[in-house]
Amino acid sequence: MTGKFFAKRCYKALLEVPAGKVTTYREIAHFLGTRAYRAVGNAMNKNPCAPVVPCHRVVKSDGLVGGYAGGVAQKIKLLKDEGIQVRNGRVVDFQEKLYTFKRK
DNA sequence: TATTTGACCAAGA
DNA sequence: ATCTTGGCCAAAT
Repeated sequence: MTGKFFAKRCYKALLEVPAGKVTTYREIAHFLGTRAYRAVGNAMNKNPCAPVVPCHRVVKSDGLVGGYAGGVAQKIKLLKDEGIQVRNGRVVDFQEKLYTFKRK
């Protein structure tokens, strides 16, 4: 119970990502002011957010889709539904689809 | 409390 | 370009 504030911040940031765009674990961590890229993915894996937060819009910094608790195929399918193509486990036009956070 | 794990990243060979 | 190595942080065991 204690803790998890970190994960909560992740979800909050994730909600800022518009549909049709993707972000990276690294961007989220950087936005939070930390380097816990792994902890971010770890929190998602436990998946306390399920369909509440669009976890499927998070990919690796290299544009690789990465993983997904519900199965990578599912993740790709959701992305495709938002207009994002994935080829061989990699996001097409990754740099263009990438969304970077900015502080308000 | 200590150790291991992981939906990661960057640099080196 | 690929493969290996080390580091990084929070959560789980």
